[in-house]
Amino acid sequence: MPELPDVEQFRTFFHAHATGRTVRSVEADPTIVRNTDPAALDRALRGRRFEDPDRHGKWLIGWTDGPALLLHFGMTGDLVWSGEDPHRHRHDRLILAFEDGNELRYRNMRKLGGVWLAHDREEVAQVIGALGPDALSIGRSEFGERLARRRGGVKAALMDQTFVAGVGNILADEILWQARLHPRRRIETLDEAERATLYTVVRRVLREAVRSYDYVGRKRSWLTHVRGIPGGTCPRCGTSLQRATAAGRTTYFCPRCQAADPAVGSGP
DNA sequence: TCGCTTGTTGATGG
DNA sequence: GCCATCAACAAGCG
Repeated sequence: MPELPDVEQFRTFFHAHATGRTVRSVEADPTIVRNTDPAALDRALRGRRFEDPDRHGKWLIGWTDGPALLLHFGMTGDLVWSGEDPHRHRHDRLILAFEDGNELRYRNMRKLGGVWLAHDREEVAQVIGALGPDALSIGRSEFGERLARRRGGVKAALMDQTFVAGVGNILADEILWQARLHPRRRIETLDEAERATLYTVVRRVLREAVRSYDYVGRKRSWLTHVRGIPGGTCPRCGTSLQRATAAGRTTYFCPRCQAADPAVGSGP
């Protein structure tokens, strides 16, 4: 599930349930704790109070009045609040137990992603590494400058977290479909109008996906609504969607709206 | 059993 | 140095 809009939901959820609460204990699956061990994590966070969390791309940063807890959700991560779901689940890999008896749980079936401990802002930056600007807030000029320096497939760039942080496979397909760009178009072949459209669409898709909970499947005018369904057709023109590989990932696109060569007709 | 999956990283090759 | 591809990680599903 988690791409930028989902992690933004997690941030809101984390803020609603963890911020202002004091940690009584931390239990963790040792295989999900990436840069320390469960005992050290418990020692570091016990007695600490969570402050306002941040999000950058697909990362959630849980600041406390001491160290920070960093969460990455991989493909199957989720947050669960004991008040809504009192029973622990076998895939709950991290349990934050608070002094008031409540629990916030990090659930992750497949163990891609994980949790990190950072003692200060520098360590947070080390863990998050060379992430590009957040896709929700990147400005037009910075996007244009980065695009100008980049070559190769446009889909690969959108999904490259060091290029822009937060876009995954599903949203990359959605953005390219809305921008009417073939997923294997090379960036160096994009004209000024296409570059401008790409930025506008990145912004529009992310803002709308953040605003509209459960955007996958709920937005009927979007590609995500039909993406992956056998016999799925383009919501815009009705053409059968094509499946291909781009940037190493399964890709759906409309062969009519998203023509490979800009010189070839892309429809009315 | 195999193929596939909304993510990331490191090795390899052009 | 840049970019593309692939395997690995891991667990569940059809």
